[in-house]
Amino acid sequence: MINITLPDSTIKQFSKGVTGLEIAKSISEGLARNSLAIVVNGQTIDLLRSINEDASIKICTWNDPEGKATFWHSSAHLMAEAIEILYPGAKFGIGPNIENGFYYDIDFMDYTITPEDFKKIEDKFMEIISQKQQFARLEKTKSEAISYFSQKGDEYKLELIDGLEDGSITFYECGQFTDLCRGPHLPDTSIVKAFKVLSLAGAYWRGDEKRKQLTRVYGITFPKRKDLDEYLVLLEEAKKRDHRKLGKELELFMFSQRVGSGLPIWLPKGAALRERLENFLKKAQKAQGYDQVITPHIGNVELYKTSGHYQKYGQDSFRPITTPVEGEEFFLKPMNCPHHCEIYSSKPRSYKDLPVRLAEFGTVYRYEQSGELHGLTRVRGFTQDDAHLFVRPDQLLEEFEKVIDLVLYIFKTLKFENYTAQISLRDPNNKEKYIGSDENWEKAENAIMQAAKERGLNTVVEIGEAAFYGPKLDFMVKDAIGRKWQLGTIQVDYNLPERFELEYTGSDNQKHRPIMIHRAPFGSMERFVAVLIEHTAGNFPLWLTPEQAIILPISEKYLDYAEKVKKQLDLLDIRCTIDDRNEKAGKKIRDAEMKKIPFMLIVGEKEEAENTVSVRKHTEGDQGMMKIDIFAKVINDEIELLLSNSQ
RNA sequence: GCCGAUGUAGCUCAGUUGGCCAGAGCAGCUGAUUUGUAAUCAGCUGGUCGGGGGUUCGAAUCCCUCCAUCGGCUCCA
Repeated sequence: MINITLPDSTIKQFSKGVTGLEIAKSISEGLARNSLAIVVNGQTIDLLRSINEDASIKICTWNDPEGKATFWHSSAHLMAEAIEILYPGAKFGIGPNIENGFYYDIDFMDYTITPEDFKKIEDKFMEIISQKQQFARLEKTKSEAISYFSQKGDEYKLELIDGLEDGSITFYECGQFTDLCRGPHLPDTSIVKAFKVLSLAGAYWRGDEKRKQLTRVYGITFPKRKDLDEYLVLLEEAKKRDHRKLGKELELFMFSQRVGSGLPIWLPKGAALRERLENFLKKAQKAQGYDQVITPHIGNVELYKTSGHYQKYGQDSFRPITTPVEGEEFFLKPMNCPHHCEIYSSKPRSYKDLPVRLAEFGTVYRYEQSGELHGLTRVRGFTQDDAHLFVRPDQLLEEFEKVIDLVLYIFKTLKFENYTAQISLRDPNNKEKYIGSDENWEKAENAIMQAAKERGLNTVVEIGEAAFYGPKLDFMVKDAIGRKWQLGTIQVDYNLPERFELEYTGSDNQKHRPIMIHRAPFGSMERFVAVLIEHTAGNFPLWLTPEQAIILPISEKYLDYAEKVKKQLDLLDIRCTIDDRNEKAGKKIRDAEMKKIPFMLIVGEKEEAENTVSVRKHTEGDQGMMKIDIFAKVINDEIELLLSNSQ
């Protein structure tokens, strides 16, 4: 007999070799029906595999991440099975589950596949699941595995097998489809009830752009038809929050083919919103002892040779600008750090002067490949809310933690609750991608990890995601459809101070080297505003929104009174406009609702007589009549509350 | 940059297998109306159908090419 510990800590005894499914059945038939996989001592395995020793277990259903993962991973196999039947000879790369669904990378050989084929694949898939096929786990030796896929002629699987240890290779067989796979899988296909092919994309084999591009087929499955329908509705809803759509509708920003792709143009309302964000950050930075600076938009090529950026990115930059007479080369500024280093070294620094904190809303230009551009989140010209802190070693940790606090303050004020703090480290197997000594890298990486720990951040570590000059702490936030974007970033850098030979005089009267912290709490104004639009669906907090109120005169007779109201609100710092069109109130209200203006102030005969406005709140409706100064106070109080809650 | 898709008026979209001067709604303009909490009525303006090239008696529609956008991949100082 073996002891099985359930999640609620109760211990049940089973005979050796019991399966997850049997354990589930012993708890309840319903659980057995809904179970998808089992976690045994931390490892997710098939429900039909036998358990031979004492273990803590968790039966996983659709509501567990492990359950969904197994469900979707199995679905990827089934989709592959359908595709293999429909397109004999297609070769298969990898087919994992992802956050929402799964994909399979497939070499379709001579077939071309288009969205018109989706229905065909879906129908075949449904046919397969209706057959209640079993997933069988087969242990194979390496030579057996190689011989199977050599015979099949699938060089992708052979390459994968090549990287595996003999003795650890398993196949899963389901219907006519056998795949190299470590599992786990569902017991059989009957639990999958709904399937949809979502999209096609090219994807390089093993993520290497020098290798062949396979066709990636994205799909999603659900245990209920209704779940699929709901998911599709959710996707449609999310698309309504797309910042590119809302940016156009709300007249925040635009792009122009003639200006150039990836070069955002901020319209009056967007520019006003951005300016308020900048002022908000400036104020917070001032409180932390930052000094604002301004540097030019181009820099001599020597500057970037000194920093190392030229060697790393020179070929992938916009081409240099040359002076007509001297032939000097200048680059469009792709980052602000070298300029700030020059400011630091412009005069002797004492240990008493440190930290020196130089901040700049610096507009930079980077050549991004055409296919990489994306709305405001990935552009070729953008403004970083940049700053560089030059600190003594004994100040590094405290300063780094203060920057974390600043980022968290901003996130809290703007209600970005679902962020991931990512520690991006250097790939130790790929050191040639980075500059600087091992010792400095180690110091920098340790500083970041310690600071994150001391601030209690819940972090994930990503190897190989560091900048070429130093490791980073990145704050990642998702957009409307779940794509992750890096917003805030904090980086520790020992290398640029060396390359620029930055110094300060210590209390020992010796020269010392400062450490640099690069940081941008928003990341860039463009990307931040994009994510803000998607999070708020364009319903910005009152303190940020371009237009706080709109005055709607009932008819042209009350235009004069509307003007009077506006003047009074102007004096009370309320941003408002008048809808002076010759339209009915209903029409003006509808239009103001669509423009997502928080407050509509309806004025007519009654209001004029009593010197009031009738307040209507966006999406909430009539709030009744109010004296003008009272209305202004309500708004201003609410703004104060929004801004103070997070301090 | 790569794979795939898309591109018709300021916006959202129709436009059948290539065939008369390319359509609608909204927006805009003009006029009427002077309006009370999500669209008042009428008239009018507006497009070398993303650009260029080709096939054809004839192209928004078919082919080539470039550009831009969208979904991914790669990249992201």
